[in-house]
Amino acid sequence: MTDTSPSFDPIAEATRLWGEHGWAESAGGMAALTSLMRAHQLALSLVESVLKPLGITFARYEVLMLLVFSQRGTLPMSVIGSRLQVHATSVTNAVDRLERADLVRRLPHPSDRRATLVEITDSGRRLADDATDRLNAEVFSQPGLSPRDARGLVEILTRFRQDAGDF
Amino acid sequence: MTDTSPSFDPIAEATRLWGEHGWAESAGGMAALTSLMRAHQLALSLVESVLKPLGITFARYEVLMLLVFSQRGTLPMSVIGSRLQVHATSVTNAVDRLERADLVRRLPHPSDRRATLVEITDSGRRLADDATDRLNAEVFSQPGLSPRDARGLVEILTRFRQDAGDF
DNA sequence: GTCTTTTAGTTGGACGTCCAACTATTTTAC
DNA sequence: GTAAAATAGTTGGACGTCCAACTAAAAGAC
Repeated sequence: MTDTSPSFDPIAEATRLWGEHGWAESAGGMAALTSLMRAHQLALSLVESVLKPLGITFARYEVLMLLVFSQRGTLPMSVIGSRLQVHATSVTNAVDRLERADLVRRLPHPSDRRATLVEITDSGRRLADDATDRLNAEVFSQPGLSPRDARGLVEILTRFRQDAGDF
Repeated sequence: MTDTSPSFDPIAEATRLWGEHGWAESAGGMAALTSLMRAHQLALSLVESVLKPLGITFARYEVLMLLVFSQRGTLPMSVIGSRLQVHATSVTNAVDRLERADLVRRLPHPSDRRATLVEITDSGRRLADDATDRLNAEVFSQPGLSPRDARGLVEILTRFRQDAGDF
């Protein structure tokens, strides 16, 4: 078993180099965005390691949860895409795989013949519940952030997302 | 032109629902990690939109910058992987594409015949400089975060990354 | 000094994301 | 009312990431 992590913080190092090269003004933004990229990788692999035994990915888990929370248990593909802020093709992809695993079903939209409704199945609901229990227990209740940091992160990123037009 | 963004914050909504379902204890962690995922998408697409005209991606830009900052302009593939915290296959992939574009070159390692050195070319250096100028001007100097938020984000994520063993 | 284990890199395949292009509807404009 | 524009989904392709399996070489164990 080898330690593949560097012995120093690459982001702190990059910030230092940015300063040395006369880019001090953008060093903070560089560090912020780069931190985001790294942290995302870590967070994703944490979450995926919990979901993997259940045979789904985080992308598909998000689709399932959207359906679970949707009362009727159905949503048009387009709504799923706009809620998750991903392209229609990503929704097609996720729904294809969920449907193959019998976790959702495609239904024709009753009033708009262009649209497709996605309906969660009973086993889809069971799997979503199971996944949520595990995620809560193994990841979300101890995300590697103090409650204070978790709150601070959400606040900062909410402003960031709002500024970027995410909602 | 259509507005594809939801009119409410899906993360605030998810937090509310987590509370309603008796998962209040993990709601903060869920919101923090989910925010990270969303913000990452936004940050990445910002950066990639600047790099796209130059014909590279952020992953390849990171490899180039590592080489630019490495004095000799050469690094073993394995070092690139451990600095960027990506798998060897991702390095192979990035270096393949950079090499095809004549931005780097593969050289045999002088003392370890298993290893491969990656060397940046002159045009690789020029492109990296150009990319950095543009990123600094168009993204990093105005990342959609106040300087205070940028600083706070880096601090929080540094603790998060450290906790996860990122460095 | 062998024999075993670890390391470096590659290939092939799975998956998610995006974009471009396309079909089929629906909505808007006039 | 009909022509033009917008919308819903799909397919095919590019790209980055990971994993499993593999070859070659170096390092460790005895």
